Amino acid sequence: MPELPEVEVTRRKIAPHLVGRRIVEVLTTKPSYFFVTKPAALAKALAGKRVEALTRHGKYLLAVLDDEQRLLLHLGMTGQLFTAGVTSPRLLSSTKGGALTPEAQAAGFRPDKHTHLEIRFSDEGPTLYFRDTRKFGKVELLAKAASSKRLEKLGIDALSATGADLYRAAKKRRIAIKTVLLDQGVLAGVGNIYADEGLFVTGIKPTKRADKVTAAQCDALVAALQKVMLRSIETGGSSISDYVQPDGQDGGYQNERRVYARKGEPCSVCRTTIKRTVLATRSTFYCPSCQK
DNA sequence: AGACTAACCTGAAAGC
DNA sequence: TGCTTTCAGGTTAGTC
Repeated sequence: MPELPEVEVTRRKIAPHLVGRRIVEVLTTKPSYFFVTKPAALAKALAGKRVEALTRHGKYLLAVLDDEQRLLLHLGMTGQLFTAGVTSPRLLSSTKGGALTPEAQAAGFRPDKHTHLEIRFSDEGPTLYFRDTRKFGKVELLAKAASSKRLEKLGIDALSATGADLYRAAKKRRIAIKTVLLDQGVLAGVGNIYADEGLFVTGIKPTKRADKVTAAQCDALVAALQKVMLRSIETGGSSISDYVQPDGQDGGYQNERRVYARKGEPCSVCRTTIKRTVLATRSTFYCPSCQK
């Protein structure tokens, strides 16, 4: 679910609770697809390490440890990072499905069956939790100086990219421009919502062949993607289905999106009905009149 | 190499 | 009410 803006909001809110603290204990659920590094190895390697920094590249978070190992985190579709004591009706009700008693509200979040990673620290501060309902997320420990196949495949971070970066990739592809935007090897961090939003702002149809998109259009597209994503970060990201910020609050960008998940609604510019189609097996929303 | 599909999971919402 | 189908902010292994 989370794209670059949601991951960046998560990074900014989690970093103060993580950086500078020493890990004492790591609890996990049983081995699964979610754990690239096996839970037992993870727990053993992390114990006693201090976290030096929390960085982001595309949709990946990287916790840098004091022994130069790095913990790679990906939120997948439903991943959430937050700290103990967080209280929010949405987060709490999602863990039990019922009405909130005052006692539950006061107690805050408790790890549930979807909480796969719990990191405890040597100080009195809160425990860090990684919860992920669908387990499409990833946890991988990268040894000192080891390269990571996942990171190496990424293109330039979408917020640092230029139109030329996109044009270089687009001009040799005979597929839909939206599919190129979703390719993490081109602009890392762009996902389904922001691809649709950026294309709408630029007036380009998602199905337009990538090699037919001009250099000037690529410039405009990258600028639009960056403007939209920076605004989303400012407002706390998009809370459309599962996403909540690490402090339990909903983001605000879902209220500003122009086309994503607005099938049947009038276009904000020309009032034409927004259409939904499927592209690269993903839902795609666009205005048939504004986007050519 | 580039282009597509199926698969990894769980749960909410829509459809009948 | 209840059973079935559809859908979901992602990535990757496998096939042509």
